[in-house]
Amino acid sequence: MRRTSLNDADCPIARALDVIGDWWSLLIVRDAFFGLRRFSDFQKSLGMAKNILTARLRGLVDSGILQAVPAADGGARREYELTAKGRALFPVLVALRQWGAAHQFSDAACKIELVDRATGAPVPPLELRAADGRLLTAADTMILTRS
Amino acid sequence: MRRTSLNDADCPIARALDVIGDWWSLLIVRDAFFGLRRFSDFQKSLGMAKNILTARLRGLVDSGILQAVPAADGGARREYELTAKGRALFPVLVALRQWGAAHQFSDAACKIELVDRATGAPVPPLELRAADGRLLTAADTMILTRS
DNA sequence: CAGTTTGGTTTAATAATGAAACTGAATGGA
DNA sequence: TCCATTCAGTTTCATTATTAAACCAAACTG
Repeated sequence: MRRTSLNDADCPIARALDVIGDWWSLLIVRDAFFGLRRFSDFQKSLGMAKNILTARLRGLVDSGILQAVPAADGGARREYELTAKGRALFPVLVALRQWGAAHQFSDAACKIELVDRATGAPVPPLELRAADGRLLTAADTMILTRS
Repeated sequence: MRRTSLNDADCPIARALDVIGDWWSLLIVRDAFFGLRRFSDFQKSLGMAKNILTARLRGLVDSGILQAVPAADGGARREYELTAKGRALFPVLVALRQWGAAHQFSDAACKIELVDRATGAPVPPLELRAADGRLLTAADTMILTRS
């Protein structure tokens, strides 16, 4: 059975998950933000099967999140780097990170923290704000479908 | 298929993805935010196989994102509703929605929009801000691992 | 009370994943 | 230069996940 494609859905969440909604893709993107660029770097960092890494890298390149470039140091091997579209996933990763740190470390507090490079202070929680600056919860918003 | 569990990873992103990093879970949560509460509602909305929906609902309940409650209208069937932990996923869904709307609708613009209920205006993009209000990009942040 | 809907479970086929072996090219050391 | 090692995958095969469809009991409806 072919896995149901969400790419023609109207919902932008569904379309996003169609591209990055698998187990590994966002972890690869996370590592790319962290500076990893090469096949073996990702493989060592994630400990995943190499054929799956091959497939995921190809998928991320095909969907324009990563691009394959010649090695930065003149070597013959190619490297993978985030495109603008890939870098635009930063808020998604931050939101996931903050949620995971707050709710998936019931036993011992999370030891890995995202900090402001300029001050060293922890990055405050992401907040959704209206145009006039009001803080918005889910209940303050609604979905509008334009014809 | 996943044999490698990410739940004991140190990274909060990995732990988050361990719970909601599959194709369907976040779509169920999205529908729960939209107000759906019952098995058949989710099944009709998502069009997914019922055994998979059963497994996903069980997983979301087990991880504390949904809770099964007696039907609100006194019926004997149970319903699923978001817990506080589940509602805390709102920024993740907003970030995914905004990314998907911006980057996965190259052909025709996305017709589904998240708007401020009070004003009807589109919700502005999520922004990561430092404690002093500076706008932060990925390059302005770093990962700190506490011992 | 008969028929339908709900909320699943079971089954069998198909698809994705993982571990390991394998490969050709690039790299490094003596 | 020669040899060993690493790199970046590909191939193979076994295992696990997903799907569609059939099935079922309890709840609801007329």
